[in-house]
Amino acid sequence: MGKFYITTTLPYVNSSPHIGFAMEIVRADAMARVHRLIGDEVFFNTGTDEHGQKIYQEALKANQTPQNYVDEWAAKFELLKKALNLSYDNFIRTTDEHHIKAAQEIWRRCKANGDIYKTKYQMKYCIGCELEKTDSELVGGKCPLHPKMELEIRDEENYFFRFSKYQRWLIDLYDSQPDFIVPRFRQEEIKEFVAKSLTDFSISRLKTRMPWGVDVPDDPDHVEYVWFDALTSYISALGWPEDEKKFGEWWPGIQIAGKDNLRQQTAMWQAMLMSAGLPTSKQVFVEGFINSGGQKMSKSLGNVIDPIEYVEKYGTEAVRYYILAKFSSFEDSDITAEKFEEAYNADLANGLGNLVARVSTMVENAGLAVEEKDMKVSDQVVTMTYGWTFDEAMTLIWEDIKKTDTVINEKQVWKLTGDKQKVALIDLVDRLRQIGTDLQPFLPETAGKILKTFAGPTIKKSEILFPRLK
RNA sequence: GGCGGGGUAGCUUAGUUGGUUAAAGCGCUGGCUUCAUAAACCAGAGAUUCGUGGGUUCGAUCCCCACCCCCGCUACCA
Repeated sequence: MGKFYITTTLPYVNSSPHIGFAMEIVRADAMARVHRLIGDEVFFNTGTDEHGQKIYQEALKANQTPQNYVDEWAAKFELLKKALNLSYDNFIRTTDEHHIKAAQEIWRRCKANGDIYKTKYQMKYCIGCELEKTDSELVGGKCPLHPKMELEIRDEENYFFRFSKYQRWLIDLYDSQPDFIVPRFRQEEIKEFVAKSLTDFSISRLKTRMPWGVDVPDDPDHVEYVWFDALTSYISALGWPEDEKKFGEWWPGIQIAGKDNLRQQTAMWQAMLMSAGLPTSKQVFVEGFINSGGQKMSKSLGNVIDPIEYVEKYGTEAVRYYILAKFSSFEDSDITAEKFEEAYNADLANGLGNLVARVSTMVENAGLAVEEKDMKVSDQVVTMTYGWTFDEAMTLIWEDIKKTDTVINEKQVWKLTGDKQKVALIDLVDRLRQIGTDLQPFLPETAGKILKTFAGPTIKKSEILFPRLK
């Protein structure tokens, strides 16, 4: 019985929640629920990342103040809680007063440690786009959108973080904690990146150019660059820096992030923590991307999967099921409506749903009263979840479902009478109770219905849990 | 270009300290059955044999070399 802190990354609120974030947060939710189930005290955090240039520009475009703009978006993200039946305890917004103070405090501490300095920063600026361009964005040294224009070189005074100083410490971190990053190959990837060489990164923006951010302490001309600010949310969510007691009880915690976030979460953020004299994260789980029909989702291809739409069409539990059972833990995954419906019919309607109806009907027909009994979540399911292999945990549960169907057929339970019938039915009810118990972290609503149906002593035919799709 | 991940039945994947007939689920076909959501259960077909071409070996999906394809990162948009 310990304390367990888990946080998702905070999605940037310039577009609707996408299926990738739905995967991240449903997995975090399942992990949090497993810990609660075995008696841990859990703090599960999520929220929204709301500063930065893109949001500032979008807000201007929409003729809104940035604050209004992000308020609307944050509300949309909070709708996920109900849509996906999430059990997070805290929703932090990087525009929260408390968070802003924390983002300034970590800056002060890094600076006090000598890791923040001001220097000229040269950037390439496209006059056509009115935007800074990074080298990786350029094609043949030109802006791909304005290939005839020359890029302007602009100088700007920026604050930089002495990332390079932490190369050795980071490598030590990876070496001393072999399971710091899951899966292992991501740890090797980042280790190689860090070992190659680290360049200090800019952590501020000139306010005149981009005012939508956290003020840099003691320098009103600059705001913190959004990464520096957003990463701090993982600890400001715990009341840091004021509430040292709470922070000390929960941190270090576990993080979950997409593979595009590898560097930020497992190197930059860890270096920031080191600089501020704080413990590094306990573990970071890095997941893959989601494609649709073998291709990257894109508006132009028209293959974007909207998690909210899927919830409206198929239900919360079905979406959670697909995410947890069918998405690969560590590699990229794929989803299409066809695959989704196939899995729904095969596993939820014909498998779980049918079995629940089948057994509950038999018990009702037999008029059998069953003793109440609490089951314990199976160790294997917990182990699989701890290793982030939710798909394998689900496979274990579905093996029980299949096994139960096989047993019913082999014993022809519906034909039995008397004691034989009674023994067989009690066995089936226990199996369903176990399945319901094991499903709690993953399909909480369905699990609740199953446990209620088979609670005893009287058992009635269950409602249809997952109507078959045509 | 560099680094990393992947390329195994229609689909999703498992699998290697190299070894007889390459595994599972879904889908498909047939059978059986009726307690159940026309579901379940049983059986079967299905990989020109594991991206391509070489090599090492008595023997390679698994080792080596070269190449092809897909994806991500390549640092200050997030």
